[in-house]
Amino acid sequence: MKEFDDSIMTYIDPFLKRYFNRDITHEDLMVITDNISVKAMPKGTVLIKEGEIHNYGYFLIEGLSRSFYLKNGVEVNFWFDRENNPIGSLESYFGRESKVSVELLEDSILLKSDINAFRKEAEVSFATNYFLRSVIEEYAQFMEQRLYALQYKTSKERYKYFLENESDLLRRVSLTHIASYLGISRETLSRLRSEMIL
Amino acid sequence: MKEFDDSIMTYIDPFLKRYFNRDITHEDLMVITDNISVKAMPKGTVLIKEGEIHNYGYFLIEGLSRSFYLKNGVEVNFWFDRENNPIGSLESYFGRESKVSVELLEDSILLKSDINAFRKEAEVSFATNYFLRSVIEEYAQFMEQRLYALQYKTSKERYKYFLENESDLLRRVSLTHIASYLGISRETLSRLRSEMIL
DNA sequence: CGAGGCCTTGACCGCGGTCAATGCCCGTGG
DNA sequence: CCACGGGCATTGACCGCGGTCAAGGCCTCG
Repeated sequence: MKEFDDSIMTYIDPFLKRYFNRDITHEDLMVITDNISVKAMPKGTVLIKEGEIHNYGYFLIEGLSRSFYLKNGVEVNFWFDRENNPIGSLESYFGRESKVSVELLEDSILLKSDINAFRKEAEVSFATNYFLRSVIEEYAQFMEQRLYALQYKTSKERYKYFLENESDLLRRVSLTHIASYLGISRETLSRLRSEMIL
Repeated sequence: MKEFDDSIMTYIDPFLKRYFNRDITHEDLMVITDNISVKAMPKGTVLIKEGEIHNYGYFLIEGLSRSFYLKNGVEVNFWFDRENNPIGSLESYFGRESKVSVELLEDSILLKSDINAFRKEAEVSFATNYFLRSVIEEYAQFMEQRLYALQYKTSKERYKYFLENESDLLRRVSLTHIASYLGISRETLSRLRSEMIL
């Protein structure tokens, strides 16, 4: 666990710049700071449990997380999220039971936000409405990326795509997790890697 | 080609109910009607071409479409859209080159909307901002559904999921297209089907 | 030093892709 | 009205990719 300054304003600036491309009023800023808090959590913390309703969204200031679900008793990794990115499940956003679990893979610092409060506020506040639109637009693009990646059929294609786009994860995540993320077995990934070095 | 009444108001009602869950002002309605027109187009019409910028989104009143892209010279079906659903590419929404082509599989009636105009309007209009958020939220859920479906690894699992969730397409789309959509060869789909009847 | 986590390597085999032949349906033209 | 051709689906033969099971190596930590 790292030391951290728990005042919101220390961290919220990149977050504001990312999702509010306009000047926000003092009232809007109040809504934001009232419904977002800064948390430090250790590696291994489970933020969201599959099947439960969890009305919070997170924004990673520092750290790494993975989303996964159980398929026939085996954990399947859905995706990883790095610092400076939002985490959560789409179902949380809509107030429904989460399809995935989310776990921290490194000691992390995060913004925790009350989604219900923001959705309610978005019914009347232009800025909040705009904020939520920005978040979900970004998420949509993220998912589409992933959708295209999944259409790569051979394991080699998928691993190559991974190397070209997310190779930074190699240094931070076990090959077992990455294999699951790529939809292949640990053994196949291992063979691929030795084959590609030759 | 069917006969159709080309006045917007005849068709726009379900569309409004779906994306504006609040009373809209006369000005907002003007923005909508100014930037949406009704079109009838025959089967085979290509709405969007892969690689091109196309600043329009569509809403199917009646008909069926498919989105696809070329992979190693072969068409891969990304998804199908039915009547009473929006069509387009996410890149069109963001003003970028489309990754997919969209083609009508049946004679169709559609609302054609100018996305640029709506995005510009959304910078100042609450209702339009809210409208775009609704559309993209819906699309996000749609994509997540598809993402989960793609994680079904065996061809049998994928076809079963298809039967349970989209079997209506069986009557309207060729098995060749469906096989491509499921990520399997036409032959494998054929074998699956004969196997499942026994 | 031993135990457990993680990765690698080998042996085996079944799923599903490719290629090719055949059947069926339907629209078009002789 | 029938014959031919094209589009689509089915079926068989073949085989390679990648999954499973099992063994062995390496590193870290108690």
